[in-house]
Amino acid sequence: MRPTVHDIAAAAGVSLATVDRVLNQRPGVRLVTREKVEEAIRQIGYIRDVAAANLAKGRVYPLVFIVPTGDNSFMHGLRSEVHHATLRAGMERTDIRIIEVPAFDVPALVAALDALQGQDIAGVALVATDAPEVRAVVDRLVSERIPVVTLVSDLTDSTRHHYAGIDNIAAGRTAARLLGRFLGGREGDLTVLAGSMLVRDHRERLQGFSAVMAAEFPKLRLLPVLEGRDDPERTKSLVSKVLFENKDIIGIYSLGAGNRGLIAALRAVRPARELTVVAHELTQHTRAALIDGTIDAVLNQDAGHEVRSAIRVMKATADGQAVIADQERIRLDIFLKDNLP
Amino acid sequence: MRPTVHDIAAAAGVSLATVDRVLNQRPGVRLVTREKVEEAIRQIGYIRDVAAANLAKGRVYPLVFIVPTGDNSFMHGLRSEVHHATLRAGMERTDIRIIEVPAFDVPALVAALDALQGQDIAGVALVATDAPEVRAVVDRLVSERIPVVTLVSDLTDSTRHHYAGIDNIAAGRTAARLLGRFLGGREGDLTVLAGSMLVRDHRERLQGFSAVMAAEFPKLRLLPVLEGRDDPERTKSLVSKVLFENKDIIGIYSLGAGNRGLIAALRAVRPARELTVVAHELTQHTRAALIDGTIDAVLNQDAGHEVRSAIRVMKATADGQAVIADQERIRLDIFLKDNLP
DNA sequence: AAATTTCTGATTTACGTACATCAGAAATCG
DNA sequence: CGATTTCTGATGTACGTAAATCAGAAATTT
Repeated sequence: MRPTVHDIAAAAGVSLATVDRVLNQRPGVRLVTREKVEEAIRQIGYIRDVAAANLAKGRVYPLVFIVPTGDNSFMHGLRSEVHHATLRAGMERTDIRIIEVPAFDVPALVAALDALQGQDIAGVALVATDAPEVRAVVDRLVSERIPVVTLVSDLTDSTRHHYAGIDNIAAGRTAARLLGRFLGGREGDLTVLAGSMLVRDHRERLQGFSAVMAAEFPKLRLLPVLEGRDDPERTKSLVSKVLFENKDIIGIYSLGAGNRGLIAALRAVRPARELTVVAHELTQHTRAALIDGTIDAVLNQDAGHEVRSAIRVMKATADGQAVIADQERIRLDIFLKDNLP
Repeated sequence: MRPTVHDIAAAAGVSLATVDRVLNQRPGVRLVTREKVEEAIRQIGYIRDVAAANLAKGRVYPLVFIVPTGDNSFMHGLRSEVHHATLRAGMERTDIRIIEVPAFDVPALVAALDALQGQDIAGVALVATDAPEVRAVVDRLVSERIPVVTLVSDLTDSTRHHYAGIDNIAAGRTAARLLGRFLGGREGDLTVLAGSMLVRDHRERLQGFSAVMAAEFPKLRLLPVLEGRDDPERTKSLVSKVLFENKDIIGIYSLGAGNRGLIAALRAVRPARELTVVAHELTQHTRAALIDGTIDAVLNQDAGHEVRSAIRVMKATADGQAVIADQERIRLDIFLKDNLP
């Protein structure tokens, strides 16, 4: 059987109470004694039974998720996944609070984070807007030993403990290669559709996409980026307009949300125009478009995985426990019509 | 706080002992009383604290993994992942035993499963060879209330509780579309390289691949399947030979293991022959080939995820607990050179 | 050396559940 | 109806850890 606190006490020749003081870094232990105990812990390879400890402490993990409002499908799915996690709260000893903040609204996000100051919180997960003010609050929370995890969108140069999201540069590069290869050496124009260049994930996707296109697909020319602000109506008119004005367009990369508008615009010109399309985020709309051939590939990040991963990481960080790094790597999913879940 | 056994006792107007008898289906409770207690449990929404119960019971989960011997990279990686899981045994209350059985050896697999009869085991995970004899033993284990999970390769029509692996038909279809689209409307021959048509996963990949090719890429002709038996040397000579004899080959789908031989054969004819190649399983060899352009896409299943998922499912099944279905779906990973982990 | 202050040990209770024992109540049987 | 048999309650111990209390030992200061 694995060693317990009693074994430590016996091995170190001290009492249970002293072992407890060392383990829970309570005061009242001389340095030499503390080292003796720590040596014994190492010697016999003690590992704390977290379950028993949590039982004794009556531990719950008060977690906060800060997610943007807005009606785009991805964020809707994300909120729904967090909600699902709250249903498992009983089993997982979590107590999850969801705070909604207007998308891209830096002051609001900062205010929400600020309000957490001094509260008894075992972790914060936030969809970060990449601004210095946000970084400042996050760094302060970290310095107060509150586990912070960025979700979906990361925060440049911050000290957040973990990022639960995909590598967006790699996503952009992958989109470029898929589009490039699917177009099989043809020559023509490509249009890129983004939500907003203000968010880091969109910038990074574009960056990766442009890099691969420039280096490996010289026959494909990138048109100026269209910013649809994740708004279906606006997106639809932007796409319709550019398709009408430029007959050399043979491919589209949609790296943001608001694909409803894109799909509507595409359906309006099909099948006369033959276009190869790669989009982000698997939703009911992109799924349908994939099946009927309007879209050729969808890159996706699994919101459920991201939320569950964020929870595991926050709990582990709060306990000073190690995580299985491999398990927490969020993968870029590539969906063709054949491997839809 | 969430309700406990005491709350049930109070609500049902019975004693703790009686609640315990009902919860652990021990004898000595009248039907009416039992129903009264069960009603109370439902009423107050009691959920057993598994951690506390395991602590009280001193529960460990003795799990058995049956994996094939053989030196192909994928199985090597799988064994290594199971081994990693044994290192976490302390934290997870698991006690994992690894049994190695010669690949494709049905009697040996059956014997290994038979030997588990009557042993105190909380679950079995096996890489199934799809044979009626195997199904029979598995069904017997299931009828003895031992959780059984198939790993990587499933068992047709068996009653196994769960399959921790990818949808191989979908994988084959995806490979076909990638290859077809990457070849961008060109005409020519394709060669398919399998390990053995005796294993279900290989058959299914071929099935999916052939279906999509026939339906959507009529200009691409499938040559007879080459069986490399997952052996690098044999694979290398088979591929070299077919490439030499047939100059119309423009694409290759390698759906089994033993890609070392394939890659060697491809490097020998590069860059004179321009070939589009899709292979399975990300290993150090296929990774290198992806980076240098010898292979265009790699389809992969994450062995680490499969093993961890199998463990979670076996534990949950042993406890009669529900699993998060979404979390246990093993996804098909598609790797291009741009999204390598 | 005495008076403090700082450590350490011993002991107890608790967390939520499992499991065992024994006495007493209720139901069933003859 | 009494004698069984079957159920139920009361109680205690255990799992591994946390946390509190209090007495006593050791170190430090005066």
